[in-house]
Amino acid sequence: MKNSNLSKSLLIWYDSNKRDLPWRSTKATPYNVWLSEVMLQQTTVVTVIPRYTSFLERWPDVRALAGASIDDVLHEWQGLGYYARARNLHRCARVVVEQYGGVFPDDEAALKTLPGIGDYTAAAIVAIAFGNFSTPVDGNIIRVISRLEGLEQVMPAGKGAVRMRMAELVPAKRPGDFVQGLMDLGSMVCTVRKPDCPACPWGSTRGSTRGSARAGPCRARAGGKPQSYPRKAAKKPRPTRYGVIFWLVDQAGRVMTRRRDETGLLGGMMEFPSTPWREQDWTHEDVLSNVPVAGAGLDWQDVPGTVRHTFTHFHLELRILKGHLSSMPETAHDHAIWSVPHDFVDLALPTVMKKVAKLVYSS
DNA sequence: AAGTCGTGGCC
DNA sequence: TGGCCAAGACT
Repeated sequence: MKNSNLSKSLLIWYDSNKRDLPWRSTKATPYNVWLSEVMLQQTTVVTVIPRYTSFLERWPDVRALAGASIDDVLHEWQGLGYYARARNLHRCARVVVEQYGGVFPDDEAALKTLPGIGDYTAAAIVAIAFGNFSTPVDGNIIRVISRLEGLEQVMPAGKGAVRMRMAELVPAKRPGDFVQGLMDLGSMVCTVRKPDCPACPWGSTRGSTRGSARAGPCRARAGGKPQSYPRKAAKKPRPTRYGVIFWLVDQAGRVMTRRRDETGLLGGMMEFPSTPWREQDWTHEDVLSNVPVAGAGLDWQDVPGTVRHTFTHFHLELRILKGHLSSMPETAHDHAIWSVPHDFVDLALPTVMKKVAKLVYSS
């Protein structure tokens, strides 16, 4: 099948199966497309939709976002994960306002210099928001194109081959719709586990003579095992790390929290003080040398149960020790922020820390 | 260039 | 239930 026919079939399929996503059609401004694409990085559409809507309501344009505090942005982002996205989003908004007069550049290379905008997102903005030719390659497109061509390259390392094929397929006319159609196809039809090949616009075509079926253009389908594409490398096993949380309550009933370092895991988010998280489990003695307040004379009590949480590259098991301060704490330990539980909603708490609070209050 | 970086849903 | 995966970026 000719490239132009592949593109046309896909666009026809897109038009008749289009989902009404809140960042599509008339709402596909550069700001909206950028925001949605960053939120959609490694995150499902179902998860993003409500978060996108409330985010946009709070900060309707790039100037509003640039004027926000990083604390408010992280708070709005809580639970979405990959918190560097929120920090970069905020930085990017400020750069666009300060260096581009509040107008997103339509140039792919310029977009890629902005914080949090990489190969995929820059290309997606060019095609979807500006309607210009580009060749974005995301997980869906890797899967669809790998299957279409039966690519044997290990992905995502071999995504260059996908991008080259995309350059032949993306039409000059509706590049944004084509690209979104490809991603819709990947998430609705050409899925990871059970591809619905009969529903594919690139399915086998009817032969004109006697209605016999001819082979379609998809190599993976012709091979009988479309699920075996894309080829992927074996993954490393995830180790388990251990930590002990100090649930410290002062005489006013406030609980000690603190802000994590700006970079790294859960960067900038709030936490309940903890020992480091390490692969070796903690002895009671080791734990006590990490108590977050000076003058240890505290009576620590075990909170029954364990918090289990899995990050991208390790499992985490947290035990919790509860202690009550008999006198008011000395000044500014670790820049502690003391909050009554009622006010936890004001903190940018990552999900693992919400699990900690939940276990404490259920015991 | 391989590791780091969240979370929830799926089977 | 534990591994896999999702509109990836950054170091």
